[in-house]
Amino acid sequence: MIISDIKDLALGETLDCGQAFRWKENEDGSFTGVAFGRLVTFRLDGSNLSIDGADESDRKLWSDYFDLSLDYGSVRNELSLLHPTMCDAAKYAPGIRILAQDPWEALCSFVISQNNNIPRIKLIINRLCEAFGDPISDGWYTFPSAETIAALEPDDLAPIKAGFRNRYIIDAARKTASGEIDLESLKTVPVEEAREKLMTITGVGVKVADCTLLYGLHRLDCFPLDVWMKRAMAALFPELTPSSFGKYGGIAQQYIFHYSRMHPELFE
DNA sequence: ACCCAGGAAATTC
DNA sequence: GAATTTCATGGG
Repeated sequence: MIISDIKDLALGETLDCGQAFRWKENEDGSFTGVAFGRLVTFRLDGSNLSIDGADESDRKLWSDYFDLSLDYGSVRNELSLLHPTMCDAAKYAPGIRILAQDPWEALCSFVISQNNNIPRIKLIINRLCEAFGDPISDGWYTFPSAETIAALEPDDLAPIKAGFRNRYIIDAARKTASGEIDLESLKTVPVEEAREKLMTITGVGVKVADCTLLYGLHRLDCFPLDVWMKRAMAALFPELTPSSFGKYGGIAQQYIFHYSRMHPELFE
């Protein structure tokens, strides 16, 4: 399948900027991985995005995944007016887009992310999928459903080596699978209410809730503050707050996060 | 040995 | 209630 007229997208910048953890780059610059239970390979040729392995009936799914209906060029221009450093950050990786990931996968991934580093987050998620996901083709597995994880006990997760996060993962799965938390409905309720609901999960605080809201529920106004972002706000935007960035604050946050991680010398 | 990692819970003051 | 400690695990 091919989606044409693509603008403001770079696969590497988007798929490997700390919002998703399962995409692998191939030698030719394409990316392969599994999302929504499908094994696919993305290739970007100019303004054509080809998606190998995608069924035509999933056109909207993948278009939404890359948030293609939003004009990121305009968003970037608008954000850039706020602050010169915001302009630099947006210019540094103009191909970043906010993915609309599966809500449960995002929730579970960011529960795992806490007090952890990105390479190890990827390893743990890989082990989670190998151990409890469904095999698709050799070496590739689906992300295990909340229902699957809900049926386990924390000790069953020992092989993935997530440590103290095991019981958090189980609690997130159980509240999701039982319907106690309806992730789909959290896409539309007031954002404060959605955040509060997510935080009833053991192991979900403000930061993990905001990551789930932004990357899983596509609440683009959410502005997760992790250690990098706190440093960045203090050092680069002392006069601004998350709400200064407006309804696309989440996009601003991602430009700043990526820019900061790639320029650690800014904080020495 | 020590420090840190896209934090949050548990404990202590 | 606010500040500090602990929580597994692995890499530098």
